[in-house]
Amino acid sequence: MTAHGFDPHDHDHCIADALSAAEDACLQRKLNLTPVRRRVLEILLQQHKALGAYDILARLETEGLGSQPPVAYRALDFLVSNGFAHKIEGLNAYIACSHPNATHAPAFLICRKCGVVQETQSEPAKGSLGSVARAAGFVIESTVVEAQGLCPACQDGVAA
Amino acid sequence: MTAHGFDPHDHDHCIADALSAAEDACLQRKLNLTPVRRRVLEILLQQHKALGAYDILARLETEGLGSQPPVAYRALDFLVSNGFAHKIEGLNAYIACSHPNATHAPAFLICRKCGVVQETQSEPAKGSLGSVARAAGFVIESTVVEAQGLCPACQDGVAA
DNA sequence: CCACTATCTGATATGTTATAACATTGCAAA
DNA sequence: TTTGCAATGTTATAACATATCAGATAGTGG
Repeated sequence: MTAHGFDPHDHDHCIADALSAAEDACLQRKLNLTPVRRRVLEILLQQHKALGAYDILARLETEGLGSQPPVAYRALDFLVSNGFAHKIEGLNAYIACSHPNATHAPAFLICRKCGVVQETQSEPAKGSLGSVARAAGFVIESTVVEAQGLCPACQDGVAA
Repeated sequence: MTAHGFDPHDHDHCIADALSAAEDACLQRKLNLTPVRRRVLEILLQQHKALGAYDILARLETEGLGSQPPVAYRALDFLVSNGFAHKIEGLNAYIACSHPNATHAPAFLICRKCGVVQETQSEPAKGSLGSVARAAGFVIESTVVEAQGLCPACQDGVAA
């Protein structure tokens, strides 16, 4: 899996790719990528950071797309439940999905200094957690895997 | 690690053990287990479920131990930062630690039906997450690992 | 004994995140 | 055209969390 969040890359291209992938997926799966939903996805895609629902709402408001909390939460629900975005539980914030086509058991590396988030894949059933679950007879349905720490750029002691 | 949350066990004993372990630890580490802190730990220990800060606060209030949010949050901060309790990020709720002596990289199995939580150990640096982190040059400082699913008792379709 | 300090507690207010509940719009199928 | 449905608009509130300042308490060194 390529390091996408922490390494420099052509971000405009990155946004465009993700957006068109989402559009394709919505066509195929008969999902309705309405203007608000599409715009929220664009907003999330603009950086590899997690945004709070109210940050998103503030941007929507300046664009005349809605000003009340449910506007943002409904769009986020749509994006999250269809795999176009994820919620970072440790931050109560949301981020665009970096692997829109993959079967989803995402894991996240979150820089506590600059806020950049890199998404990767977790393997919930493998490793010790899976063993414990099997031994206990517990059936895992979904997982939250988030690591907080410092990204390469922020390890050099420079002020963010 | 024994399955503690999902299997029947002598829960009174379980509470007493945890409480005295916490007392010992506080003595050794010169921590002040004040009445409010001790009582919050007891409340958390009374079930293997996560409680919200306001649930705890409500119980404290009936006992005359405080009625304002900071009372509960301060006690929870103390318990969490000293390893006597954990926050379940996916639930915005708190649970007593089941392994008070272990070095802490906890992971949780959370039953979405009955709410019982079993704590186990995660191994953040191992497995695929650790590999990705190393490859990206990311230094992991802490991890959140939570699995949602169904415990053995709740897989039988019976009402909780 | 007194002052100093650190720690904990009390209390008020506020900030932040999320959802309930109900009304309305617009489109499309029957 | 009416019925159904998905999406949106709108108001209000629930639920989670912290800032701030004031007062009490207890150990420490003068």
